[in-house]
Amino acid sequence: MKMSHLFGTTLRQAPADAETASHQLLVRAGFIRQLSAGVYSLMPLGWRAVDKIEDIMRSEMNAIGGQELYKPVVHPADIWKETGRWYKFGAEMSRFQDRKGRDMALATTHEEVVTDLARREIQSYKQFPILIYHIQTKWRDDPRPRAGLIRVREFTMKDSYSLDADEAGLDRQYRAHFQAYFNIFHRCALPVLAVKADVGLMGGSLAHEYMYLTPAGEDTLMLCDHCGYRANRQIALFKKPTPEKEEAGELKKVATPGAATIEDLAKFLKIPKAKTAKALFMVAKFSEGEQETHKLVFAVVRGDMEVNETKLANSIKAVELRAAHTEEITAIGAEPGYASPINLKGALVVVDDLIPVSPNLVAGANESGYHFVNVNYGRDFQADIVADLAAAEEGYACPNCGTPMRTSRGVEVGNIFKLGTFYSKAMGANYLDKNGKEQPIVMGSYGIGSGRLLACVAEEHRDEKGLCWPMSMAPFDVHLVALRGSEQQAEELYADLTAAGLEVLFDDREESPGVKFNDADLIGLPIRITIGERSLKEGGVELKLRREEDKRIVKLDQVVTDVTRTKEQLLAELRGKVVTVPFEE
RNA sequence: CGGGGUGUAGCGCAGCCUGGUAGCGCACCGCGUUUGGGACGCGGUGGUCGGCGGUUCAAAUCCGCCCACCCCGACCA
Repeated sequence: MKMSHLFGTTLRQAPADAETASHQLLVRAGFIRQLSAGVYSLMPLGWRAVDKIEDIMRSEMNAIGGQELYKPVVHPADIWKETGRWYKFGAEMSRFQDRKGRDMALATTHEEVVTDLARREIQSYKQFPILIYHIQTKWRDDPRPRAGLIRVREFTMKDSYSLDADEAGLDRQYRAHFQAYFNIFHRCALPVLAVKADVGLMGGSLAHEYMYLTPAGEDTLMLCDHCGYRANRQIALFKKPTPEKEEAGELKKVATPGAATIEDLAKFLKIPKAKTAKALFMVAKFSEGEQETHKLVFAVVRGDMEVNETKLANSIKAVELRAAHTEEITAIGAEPGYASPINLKGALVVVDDLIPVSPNLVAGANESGYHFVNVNYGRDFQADIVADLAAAEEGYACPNCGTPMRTSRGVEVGNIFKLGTFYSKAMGANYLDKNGKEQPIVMGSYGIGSGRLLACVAEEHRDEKGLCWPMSMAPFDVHLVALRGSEQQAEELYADLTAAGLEVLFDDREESPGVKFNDADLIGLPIRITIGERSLKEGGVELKLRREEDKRIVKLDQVVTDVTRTKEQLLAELRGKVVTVPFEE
């Protein structure tokens, strides 16, 4: 490709609204352009890089038995109604009607379509295992897209789906993906960590997320350096402290004027926050087929801890949670700031499992300015559900070994998910087993976003001058910089390199050397060849790797062989990064 | 959805307070000089000042409504 005609120019300054490094560089280098919030065009450079990523995905998917196909992006509502997700998804799913008035949706994901295909195509256990995948567009109307390609509304995803006769078959395919995903990321030179993740409400039994650790990420991970425990904070466990045993004291109402927060309350009564109970009112949405119900939820954790909303939602199987309005709280006779589980009517009471073993807590009295002291679970109040609700925090004890955990920010670049039989049961996707008996297909789903992966690699591989692509996914292999006085030789070299099967970005523009070198650094192709009067005088061209400062002179008739060899070396180096990662439940 | 911010040429910005011919840098076009790390001179092209309405002799500037985008939070199978 001649740079004089490359569509998409480099910018000296990044747009003011780009904050993340990968976002700024991808825009400046001409890889992406924004159309709307969370909606981007991939320019030729960006598209070529994504194309390389997708080829890596294909090769790893094919290696574990994957069959590529293509599924639609517009779905009839019917299949989504069958699984109930038509009702469970909120505004994130964009819906419309076709000309006949039929409900349609833009694909947020493809489980329903796969299950529909499976029920049509699968009859016998003899057909298993099946692994199908596609690389397709998803639309999720995210309320807050951000950070360039890291969190967008329209994106391309490689999603694969496994179909098996039983749990053992699913487990084999799940483990195959577990390693194949590491292979993909390793080949893209992206360091990732697999962490256990929320399985949500779809009846899954196990899920892992592949996290790229970066401050630009928006997920928080809990990590134990001692035993290796790692989990998304949404579901992270921790070893809870054991409260000292005490005789239950007498339940008493005390005046606590102005102590509407745990902070003030602890100060006012001169007690540690751990001796108080914290109350949180949420409104939960439940979805049962077309039926949608809302319930006020009263969640209680110890005063020194925070409620983890994912844990809370999972404990009551709610599809959505939001903070309750003051009127909703007072409507059931509770008093915000002084709320109490005692004598509470009309709310679903959920308490953290630390509460029943914590004696003599201070809790609200449902009366402004008053609290109860010596509140004891069982004697003074009951819960509808007791569950782990407390959010893990930096420094909390690891659930396995008790070592204080640390937190880190990360971006989820992929996930794998044991779906089980939720979809097959809901949609009647069955097969006949050896005994001629009908059984639901056991499914798994596995996804990697290609644009997000591109952004993460950009985030990881860059310096103050620009991007620094790994050989495996660089949009071109070679950046050929032609300086004045070498036009003829440069054209010939460009033709030779291209004929040898190398992908060359040829800077044939009439620009000063400084501009060309800076653009080459910004775009970040792994191999740079400079040809000019000086290099010709020295006997050929100058070859330099983007990541190194060193340059060397290569004779003109050796360039094609040398570049080919260098490319092979760089690719081999990346293959060397592919290592087997032990599977952990 | 709540809080904060920004919309003026492709990109970065000034002008707005105090209403009176729309400006600067980069980029782009032409000519000339220059040429191994973001050159220089001269001459140019390009703007419904986010939109609609109002006030006014006169609105980028004042007022109202709306829209878009960014950041923080809520949210994220």
